[in-house]
Amino acid sequence: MKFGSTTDLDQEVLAFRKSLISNDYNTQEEKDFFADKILVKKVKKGEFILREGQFLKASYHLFKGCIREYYLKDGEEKTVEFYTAGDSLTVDVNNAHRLPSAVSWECVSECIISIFTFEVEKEMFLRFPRLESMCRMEIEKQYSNYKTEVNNFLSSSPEERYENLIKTKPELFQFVPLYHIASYLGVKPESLSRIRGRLRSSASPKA
Amino acid sequence: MKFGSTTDLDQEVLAFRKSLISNDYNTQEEKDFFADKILVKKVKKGEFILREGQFLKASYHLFKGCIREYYLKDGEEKTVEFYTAGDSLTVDVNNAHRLPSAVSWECVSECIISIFTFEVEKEMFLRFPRLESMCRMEIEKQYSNYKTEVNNFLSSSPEERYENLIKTKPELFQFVPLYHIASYLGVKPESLSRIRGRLRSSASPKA
DNA sequence: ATCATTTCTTAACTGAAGTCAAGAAGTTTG
DNA sequence: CAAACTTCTTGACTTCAGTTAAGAAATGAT
Repeated sequence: MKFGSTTDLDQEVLAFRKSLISNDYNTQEEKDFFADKILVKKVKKGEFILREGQFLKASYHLFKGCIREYYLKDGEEKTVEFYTAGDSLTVDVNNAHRLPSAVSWECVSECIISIFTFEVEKEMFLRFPRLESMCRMEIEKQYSNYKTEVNNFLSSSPEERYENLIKTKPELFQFVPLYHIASYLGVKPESLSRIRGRLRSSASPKA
Repeated sequence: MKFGSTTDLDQEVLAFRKSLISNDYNTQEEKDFFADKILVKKVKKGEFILREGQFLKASYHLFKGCIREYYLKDGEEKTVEFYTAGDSLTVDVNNAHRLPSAVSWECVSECIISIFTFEVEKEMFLRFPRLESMCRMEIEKQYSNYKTEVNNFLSSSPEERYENLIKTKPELFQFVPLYHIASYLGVKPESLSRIRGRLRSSASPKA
């Protein structure tokens, strides 16, 4: 099977595929490389990009939809992250090769993703050192942003986290059951229920 | 002032400086570059590597000692990280240039650090692309490890975090007052006191 | 439409952290 | 040494999340 061919000819998929190779940042040679090597495809709701225990073989970029990242802790699903349109799903490549994944990536809605295998990445860095330099800076930025997010998360209450999530990722609530959101916020579903109750009554304090 | 000269001729400083340029990973050319460009120095307890609001101009590596990272939140110092021997203190260079630092780095003991300015880093990546590639992989690894740490932190109780800290960084307790450790663990000093009380009585349950 | 299942809410109770206040223990300074 | 300050602990009380259990509401299946 040849990468670069999309698995389906869906119009939406083709449009996102096109966006990959029509920007001002990359040279024609680089774009040709992408066109040849990057697969774009649609994934159905409920399907998995990665399951716990599997060995990851690629990086992904999410063009459309929502992916939930979680791991099992004492038999419970602990939701760690919700990825939405524009996010990248990347990991430490060297470790991913050696260690089975601790987390699962589940599509909680229909998703459109690009797939960029580690082999292709390696080849890219060899052929286009400029891109490795850009990736290094991009990862530094992501890491730095993640640290800031973690600090914000840690210095806020579950109630503040909930209100913040509504503001920053409202689309989530269309797809994801509240008990997954509760897990993400660091509380049990019952507590999220009470938080919602408190906010309801303080928002409209029956006169 | 020329980098590459140490600010003092302390034996310990010289030893760590030597370790920078005597390894099996770097070529002679690279080592010469390090010898010429990297400053190693001793910093006194209580001094700051970086203060909130300043613009960071370098990366640091901690050879010896302990550095506390914190930021001000509602007038309170929130301790985010304790760096110990072997840790690197790095940030997103592009952002650091533009934005004043939100955090401070305070030496809570006498420290020996290496200083690697962003200009030197830039020059290094130009002259030794191989090192940029290695740095990219190193950052990926650090990012990945940090994610794992955050997940462990979030899925444990303050009590478990305290016990874990005693195991993983016992040297901290020599230098750092408990209320900073409490902040790091995500609780108030009074709560850490009670946690310690609980552990004391369960460890030696007076018969 | 009815039944079954999943998801969400409510209530009563427990346990741990936050707050405020007081004071003990330890450290620094004159 | 004594006074002043910093750091740590304890107690009483409040608040909020966890737990268990029950049931309501929403969703899916036949």
